[in-house]
Amino acid sequence: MEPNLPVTDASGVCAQRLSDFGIRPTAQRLQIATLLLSAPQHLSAEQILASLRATGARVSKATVYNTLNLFASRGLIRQLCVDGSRAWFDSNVGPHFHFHDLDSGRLIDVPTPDVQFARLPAPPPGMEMAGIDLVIRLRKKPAHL
Amino acid sequence: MEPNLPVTDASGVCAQRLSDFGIRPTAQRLQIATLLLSAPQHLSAEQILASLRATGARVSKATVYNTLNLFASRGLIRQLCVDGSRAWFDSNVGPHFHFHDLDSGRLIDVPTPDVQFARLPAPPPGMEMAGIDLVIRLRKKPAHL
DNA sequence: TTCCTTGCAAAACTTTTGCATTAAA
DNA sequence: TTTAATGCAAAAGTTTTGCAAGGAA
Repeated sequence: MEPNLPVTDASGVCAQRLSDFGIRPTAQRLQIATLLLSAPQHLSAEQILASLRATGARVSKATVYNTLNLFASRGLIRQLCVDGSRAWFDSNVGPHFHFHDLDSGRLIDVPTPDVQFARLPAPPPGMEMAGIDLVIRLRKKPAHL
Repeated sequence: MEPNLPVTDASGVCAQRLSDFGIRPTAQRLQIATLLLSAPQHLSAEQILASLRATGARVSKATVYNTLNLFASRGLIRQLCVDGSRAWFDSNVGPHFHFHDLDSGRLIDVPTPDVQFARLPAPPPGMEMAGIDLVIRLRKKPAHL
């Protein structure tokens, strides 16, 4: 037995996850998946590229974008649109919502049970709901008088 | 009295609206405001530029962007982020939500009373809610069996 | 071999900015 | 006349694409 393995064998788990989603587990894809899927988080393409290169990995910008698009199209990750400036990639694909801190730009997950809808509009005829994106914008509370 | 005025004097109303918001009503700003505020609608910067030029107006791309940003910062219009590709400018600044047709890209307003929250998460300590953006994605309902 | 993936550079797109010119008060 | 707004072109930032080279099956 290998004594010094991390508690969760990230690359093994990720390789399996990629295969499950019909994605061939190449070196770059594994690196990106391992980074992104290690915890529930929101990362931009540039952040991922920078992180990987900081560890000495050899990855190109094009591959990062292609891979993220591939992952998102297969449902392995979710692409978010919170501010117009760039896309965020969310490793949490389960249903949930977001706080968006307008000061720092930070995203915080809001678990599904924390939001309950007492009423939702019926979709127009011939259409159906494909999903609900809820973003609650936050600002610093002003110091009180 | 002028017999052939339109029912609503768009440019007069818009000039007043701009002044009310502390915006100097120049020719280009009036044209953009008249176009955008003529009805509740969602337009992109390029659409506005194209519309204005189609009517023979002399406007530059930079001015369109500068003007839209100015309007949005003063609360005259609202900037939306629904898909990552571009910003949409909403002439409806009152509280409301949106349907987003994934097939056509079209946006449809959802009036506030059509959505009721039975529960919302408390903002993190020291923060307060600055707004709620709700986007309901729509797809064509599959033809039934 | 054959197909898929990668890297690089260039291109495409949206948006912003610098600066000379023009218009507004 | 003084200040602010405009137009143009260039720049900036993000994302996509074309294509040659590399790797897996």
